[in-house]
Amino acid sequence: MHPWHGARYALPRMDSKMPPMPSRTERTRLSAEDWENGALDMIAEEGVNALAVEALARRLGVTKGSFYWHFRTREALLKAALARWEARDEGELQSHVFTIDEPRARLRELFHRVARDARPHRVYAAFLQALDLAPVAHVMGRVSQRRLEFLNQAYRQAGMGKAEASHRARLAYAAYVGFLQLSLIADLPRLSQDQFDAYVEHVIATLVPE
Amino acid sequence: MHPWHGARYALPRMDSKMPPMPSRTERTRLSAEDWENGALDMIAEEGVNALAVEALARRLGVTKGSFYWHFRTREALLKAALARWEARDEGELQSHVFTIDEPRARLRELFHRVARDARPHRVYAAFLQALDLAPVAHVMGRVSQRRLEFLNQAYRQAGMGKAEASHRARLAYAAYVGFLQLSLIADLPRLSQDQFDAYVEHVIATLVPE
DNA sequence: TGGCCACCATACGCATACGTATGGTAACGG
DNA sequence: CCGTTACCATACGTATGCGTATGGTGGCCA
Repeated sequence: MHPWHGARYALPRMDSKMPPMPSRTERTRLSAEDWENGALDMIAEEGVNALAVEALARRLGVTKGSFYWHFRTREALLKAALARWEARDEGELQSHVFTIDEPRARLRELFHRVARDARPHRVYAAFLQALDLAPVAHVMGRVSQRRLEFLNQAYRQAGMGKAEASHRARLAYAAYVGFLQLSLIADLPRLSQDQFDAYVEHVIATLVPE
Repeated sequence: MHPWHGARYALPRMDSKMPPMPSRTERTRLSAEDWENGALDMIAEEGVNALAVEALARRLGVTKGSFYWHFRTREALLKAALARWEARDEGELQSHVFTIDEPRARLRELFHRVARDARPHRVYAAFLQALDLAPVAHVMGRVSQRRLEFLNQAYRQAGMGKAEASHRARLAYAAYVGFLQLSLIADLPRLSQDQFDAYVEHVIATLVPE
């Protein structure tokens, strides 16, 4: 009997005792969730192509035998990691940026948030590099759709017409995605912190109305 | 004696007779150039990861034995294809867009050109998906640098200050790259021709001064 | 016209990475 | 205290794709 026959680990385990949170630093036994988080870490650091089960097993201090108890295939792990990331990402958007009422301030906050810590965007950039894989393209399609809709709504509330808001949303989102891509080109000269801040201000001045 | 010991095929062969242009449709013998063009076609259609020597050989109607006569390794083919693409791309930019004097018209022409036929941009998009490979990142760095410089120069000639022109150039280029990425997400609803034209006009109105 | 050379086919070695089969062990309930 | 179960190790089978070794053939030049 293997757990991936059912959906017992699809949600965080609300078991009876809730053991003292192993937190995955000391040597203990693993759950499917640990594998998914490890996969996301690995993807953020080395890309989707580098996600191999034996490499991830070494990273977690175990062997393949463990992995294939939790997941049927490598693709199943990838899909689970994608689902976890999507849920996490959606919660992030919902809980922080959505709370600002004034649409222009909301847009400015969004750009600033993107600018500050690039850590959360590494996974996004890594997935952008793997759009040839069907499961990745599928999730990225949904996520992009949501973000485009979010931007569109903000621009409309800022007073733009239907078509203009749609176009501006697409432009702003493309600028975000493109900037991520450019930052992946290692041979391109990096921006200093000051230059980066000035760039963000320029983007806001150009893409946020008023 | 193998040709990749020298650079005899680095430039198009200006041989004595210049045979009646086999044009690579009927069954004849191959040159290194044929392999490089075939590689670029394959990259445009299926991405860099799908570039395998046996698959490309089948595509060209021969076997591996042929390939390893022309190239030492798969990576050598990739580098040669990158070099060919870079030269071709640079010539394109030089011969068409650079000829327009008025900087704002030049920018508008650039955006329109990008908009019209997406064929030349498929290779670019495919390479964007393979930035984890060092040779790809290297060439993409140079190409992006040139294009950024081109945009920067146009914005400066249009009257912008030094910093603003630099930022606007980066924004415009990021918008281009990001739009390419978004068009790769198969699960995202496609733009109709009219919507696309309207989007391009919006981009021009937003990013081109005056 | 005969030999040389450019180009190609075939067969093989080898590394990587997925997935399977099967046995082992620690923890927990009875 | 014993057995079941959840989790893990080890060994193996297999597919894929790169690169090598070696022999074959058609066209061109002496």
